[in-house]
Amino acid sequence: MGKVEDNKKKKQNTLLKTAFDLFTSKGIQKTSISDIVNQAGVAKGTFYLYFTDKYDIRDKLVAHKSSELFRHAYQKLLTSDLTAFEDRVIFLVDHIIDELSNNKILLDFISKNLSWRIFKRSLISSATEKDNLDFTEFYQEKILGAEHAAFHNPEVMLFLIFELVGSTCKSALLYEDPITMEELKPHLYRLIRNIMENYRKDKEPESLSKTQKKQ
Amino acid sequence: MGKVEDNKKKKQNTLLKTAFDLFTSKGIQKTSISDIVNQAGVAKGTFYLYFTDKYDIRDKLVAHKSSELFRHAYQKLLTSDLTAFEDRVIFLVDHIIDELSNNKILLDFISKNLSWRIFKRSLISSATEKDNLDFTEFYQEKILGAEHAAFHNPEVMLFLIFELVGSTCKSALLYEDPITMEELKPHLYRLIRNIMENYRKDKEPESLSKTQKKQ
Amino acid sequence: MGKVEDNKKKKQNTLLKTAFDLFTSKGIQKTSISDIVNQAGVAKGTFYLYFTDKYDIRDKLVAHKSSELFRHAYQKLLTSDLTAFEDRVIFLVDHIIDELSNNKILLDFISKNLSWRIFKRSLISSATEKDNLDFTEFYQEKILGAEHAAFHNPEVMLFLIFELVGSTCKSALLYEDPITMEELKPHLYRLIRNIMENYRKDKEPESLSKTQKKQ
Amino acid sequence: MGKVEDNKKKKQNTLLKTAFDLFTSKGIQKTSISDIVNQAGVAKGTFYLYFTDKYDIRDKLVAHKSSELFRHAYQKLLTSDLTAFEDRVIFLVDHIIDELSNNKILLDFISKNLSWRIFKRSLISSATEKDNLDFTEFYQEKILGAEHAAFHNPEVMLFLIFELVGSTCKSALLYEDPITMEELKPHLYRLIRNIMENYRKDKEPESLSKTQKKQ
DNA sequence: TATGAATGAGGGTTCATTCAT
DNA sequence: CATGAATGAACCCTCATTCAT
Repeated sequence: MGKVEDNKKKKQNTLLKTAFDLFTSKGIQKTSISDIVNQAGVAKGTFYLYFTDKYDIRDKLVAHKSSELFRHAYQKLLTSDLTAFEDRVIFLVDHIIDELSNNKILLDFISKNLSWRIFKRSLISSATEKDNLDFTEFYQEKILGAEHAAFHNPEVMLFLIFELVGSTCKSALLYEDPITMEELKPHLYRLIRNIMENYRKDKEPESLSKTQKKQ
Repeated sequence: MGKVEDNKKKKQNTLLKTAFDLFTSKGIQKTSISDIVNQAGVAKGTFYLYFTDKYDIRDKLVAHKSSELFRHAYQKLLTSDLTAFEDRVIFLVDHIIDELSNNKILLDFISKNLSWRIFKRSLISSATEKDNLDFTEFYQEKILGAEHAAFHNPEVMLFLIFELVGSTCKSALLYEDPITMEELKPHLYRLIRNIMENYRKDKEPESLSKTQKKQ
Repeated sequence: MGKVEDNKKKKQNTLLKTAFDLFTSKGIQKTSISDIVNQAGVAKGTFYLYFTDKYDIRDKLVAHKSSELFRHAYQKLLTSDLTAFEDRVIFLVDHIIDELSNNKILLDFISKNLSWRIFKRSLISSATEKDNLDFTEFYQEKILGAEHAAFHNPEVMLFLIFELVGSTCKSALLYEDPITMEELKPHLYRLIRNIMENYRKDKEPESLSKTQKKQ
Repeated sequence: MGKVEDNKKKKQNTLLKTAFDLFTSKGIQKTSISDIVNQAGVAKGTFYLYFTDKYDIRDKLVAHKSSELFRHAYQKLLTSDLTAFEDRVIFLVDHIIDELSNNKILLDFISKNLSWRIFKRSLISSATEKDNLDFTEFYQEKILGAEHAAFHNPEVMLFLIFELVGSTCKSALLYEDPITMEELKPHLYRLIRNIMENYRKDKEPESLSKTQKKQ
């Protein structure tokens, strides 16, 4: 039976959990591998059986934590009866923001290490165990849903939203600068809706053409 | 006496310049104080006469470099005849993006270390030597100019623009993901204009009120 | 039962062969037991069933490889019709040098680990499977042959030749310093013949007595 | 004044001496840098101010010790009244052998690390402080002396002698195998004289031509 | 002011060896 | 017989910081 396998998995998880605790409390730079193994209660060599170095374990943590974050929101979304794409996106964003505002340690960790590239990867693995799903494919099928073909350039649109949300929330949640998260939300959600409106195919994309003429 | 002062200033500048070169070529973590003083041609002890540690010199560099970046754009703006606030903002953003796209090393360095908080500070010192000027004051006088009172919430508005530009440009310029900077520009500038439109007082702020009702 | 025995022998041989490959490509110091077992495709514990440590496997390899080297030369000698002892020795030396010059990796490995003591042992086991043969006995019977009693001090003589050949060839073959092997050969073979001449009983050993008087 | 310089030299010498003691008592492999600095009474970092690693200090030791060995012999030679080249060479060899037989630890250390290449270098620096002297130049002027042009191929000749002496003495002095050093000496010195005789220009080089015809 | 030799704690990493399976 | 996960001592090396000059 898989007793050995179980034990290995358990050890790896202990290391991941301990590393996360230390990374978020002391910072990654100031956390040494000695710190991790001491607190995890395993030998130093054991660390190297599972990870190549400190940055390997960090990357695995970021991916794991972001996936989890998105999966929670996504699972909640499945229980809702929202159908309009705009509402579904705002729902997801709102859920993620709320989870992060209850867990600023996680926010700090993720915001320092998450990029659009990693986000795309974890978006996929959050809803499926199989990694052989393409990001665009997943995004169109599971999030866009019925409105599959309703937008110009849906990836750029999502990218703009992702970057906007990520950077403004970090400032608001961690420093309340220039305003608190609760104050920011209406501004942010209005802007997100605005962005989506711009990319809707059934809208006259007047401002886009205007901008393009100017710049 | 001026000679000694000069010499001191020169040494400090050499250290700053050398540190920047090393930080951007090897990364901050992998740059040691030994590296800096060796390359700068001064003794190790001398470093500690001017800076407390590696992070002190980094912070001074970030502030200095961001100011410079903004000052270049601002000085160019002064030579232009743009008067509309929207055009002035786009002009500044565009100038900064172009300078960064010609200097990705600087972009990488700044993007890792710049926050809204630091930006506000460097925005001020970019146009004035005196640090005793309030950000809002400066912003309203020098950028908003005549349209002083034309917007609902000018700081939040600027904040949204700053964060949006910062995070999307980093991804586009450094990784060309999901699109290149040149492809991103029309999307971005349209969105910036959109944001500003939303905050104009003479516009009917319908979407804002709608959003606020929903969320 | 033969099957199990076979399997054991096969595993041991795989380990020996793999160790040799790694020792000669990476050096003994830089080869770890992990390296050996990984490349050999056996488990770490298995290594310890056959060898006590890295140096155990090295010693077994040196003896084996030297024997082999000498056996090749010796078997070739048996097919020749040389009868004069001097010619037979030169033949053996020449054959060994040629094999080593085609296999500098082997030369490097052997030269670092071979001594007169080990050479004597492998000389014996090269021609016989039984280790219970005395070196002098073997040397007199198989190499000296008919000229059994023709030399004053055959072991010292062979020792001088062995050390001379070993050290000069290493320098010539591995570093071509001060000359290449092909350039060295005439010097070397002349000197070997010279040595043997000195020890021939039917020669007037004038120089020996002269030297002894002086020193 | 050179107080600091003095101190540095002293520290380096302490490290060299301590390293030699440890290398010869425990072996190079089993000596760690920690061992050296502990015994030398300096901090670990100090080691790296003077040497790049363990092998750097070993190489410096080998060169130093070999030079010294040769210098002792050479200085003694200067006080002798020997003029014949053959006698001078035997004198040097004999002196070196005697010093090594009184210091087998040194012999073991040198024999494991000395090669013809290194010997040439240390031969030069043993008699002169200037490194800009060519080996052949030095050898001809100081050792060959008046008999400057009396030999065919003096470098090869010296090489043969060097390698012969080095390898046979190691076996004799360290293992007394196959005979003791005192027993070996007459054999060895006779052979050395023999070699030199072969390369003398005023001799009929009959054996050389004979050998060349055969091989 | 300026120097740079000296420090030594602490970093990451390796690896021979064991032993429960 | 064979395995390979786990160990943890020991390794080499770096580097921020100090301080006598």
